[in-house]
Amino acid sequence: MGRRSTHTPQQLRELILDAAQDIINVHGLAGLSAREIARRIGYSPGTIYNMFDNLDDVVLHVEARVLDALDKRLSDTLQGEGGADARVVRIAHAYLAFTQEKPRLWNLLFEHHMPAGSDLPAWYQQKLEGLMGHVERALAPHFPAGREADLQRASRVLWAGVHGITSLSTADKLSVVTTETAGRLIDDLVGTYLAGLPSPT
Amino acid sequence: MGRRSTHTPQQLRELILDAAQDIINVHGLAGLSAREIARRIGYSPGTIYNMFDNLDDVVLHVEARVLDALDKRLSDTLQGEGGADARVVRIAHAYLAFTQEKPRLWNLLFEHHMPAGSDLPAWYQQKLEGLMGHVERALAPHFPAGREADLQRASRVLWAGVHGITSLSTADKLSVVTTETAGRLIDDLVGTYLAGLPSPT
DNA sequence: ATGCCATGGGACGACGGTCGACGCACACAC
DNA sequence: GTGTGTGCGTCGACCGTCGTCCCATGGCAT
Repeated sequence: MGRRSTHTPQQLRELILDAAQDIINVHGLAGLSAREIARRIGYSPGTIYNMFDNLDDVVLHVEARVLDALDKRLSDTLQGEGGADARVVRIAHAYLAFTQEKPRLWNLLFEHHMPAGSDLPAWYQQKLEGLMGHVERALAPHFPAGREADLQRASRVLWAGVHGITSLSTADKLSVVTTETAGRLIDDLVGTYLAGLPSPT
Repeated sequence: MGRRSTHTPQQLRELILDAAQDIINVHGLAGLSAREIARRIGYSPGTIYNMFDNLDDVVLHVEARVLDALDKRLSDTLQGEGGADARVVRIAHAYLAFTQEKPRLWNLLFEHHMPAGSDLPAWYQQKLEGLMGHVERALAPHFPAGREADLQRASRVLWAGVHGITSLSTADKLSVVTTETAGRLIDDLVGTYLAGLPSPT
């Protein structure tokens, strides 16, 4: 089997990631297989292992795309007007909207674990910190200079809180939580938490 | 292959669940297979399908055990003394402690999805509501009679918030969150949220 | 024309789930 | 107590699928 050269390696990598992302978006991580990717792009399973270490590696790169999409989504919401609190609420709702539009892709970020012994790559952690940065910037007006530690903590608490609500909601494990009320729970969380923050003066 | 009669069907079911729980506790859901269970209990894979519909069914029953263990854990923490707020904090920390002691079993509750088309059984939802009930009872002093809807919402928000913190923390996806600081984030969440609640008068 | 090496077809072991055949343990007759 | 029949719990071979890896192949640079 000689070189085909109908696609450059770079094109091939993107073909594989496109196919993998589409499969996960429709059928979830469980529906992903090297063979299904190969079928869709008209190559054999072996080719995938030429371009990636293994399926986990493919999944990790799909996760990178999802993180980028989520980052773009949050960035876009920050363009609008409104006070500091309104921006926090907007970010939270943008996160919720993303999880509802692409539930399987978003779920991927949490249902996929690294094989034992290997940590998340550094670039992955950096993307996470970039996302957190949006929250920190929106929350900054609540904290005077010199309280960066408090700002960081509050950002993580709100981020994790919103994540918890959407997570349990999409898994249908909050009992009685419908799509509509997930938004209200987020409003409650953000509103009450911000109200409980020590005054910024 | 005749009847062995060394175990009653009930014993056999528990043998299977014991083995499955142990495998998941050590190797995670991905390490679970019908054959591995069979190897451990000295039966053939076919026997497992005699006692359970399929592997998902086995997993669901392991989840039931985990939910029961979590419920017992939370119940125990409510025996102690302390004001209303202290009890809320204690529940939250009990939840965190459980997730840290049995991270894979706890993760099981969220990484295992029902096969498409089938919902969670009613008894599962009831166990979830039982857990939520602990939070509601601890939070009740903050809400006057007649505000049950607000109480329910606040309970779900706090529950989901704590869940989000532990979830991102054990997945190592909060960046910079160590075991120690997960507890502090929970303290911050509960403290600030309770402070932001309208006064109960 | 030559030879290098990227390539992908196919082999391998293990998986979930099914099912027919087997043979033990018990009920019953005596 | 002994013998016998049989129901049903159990096994393990089977099917289609999986992730991964190897190496014969044959296009491309020289």
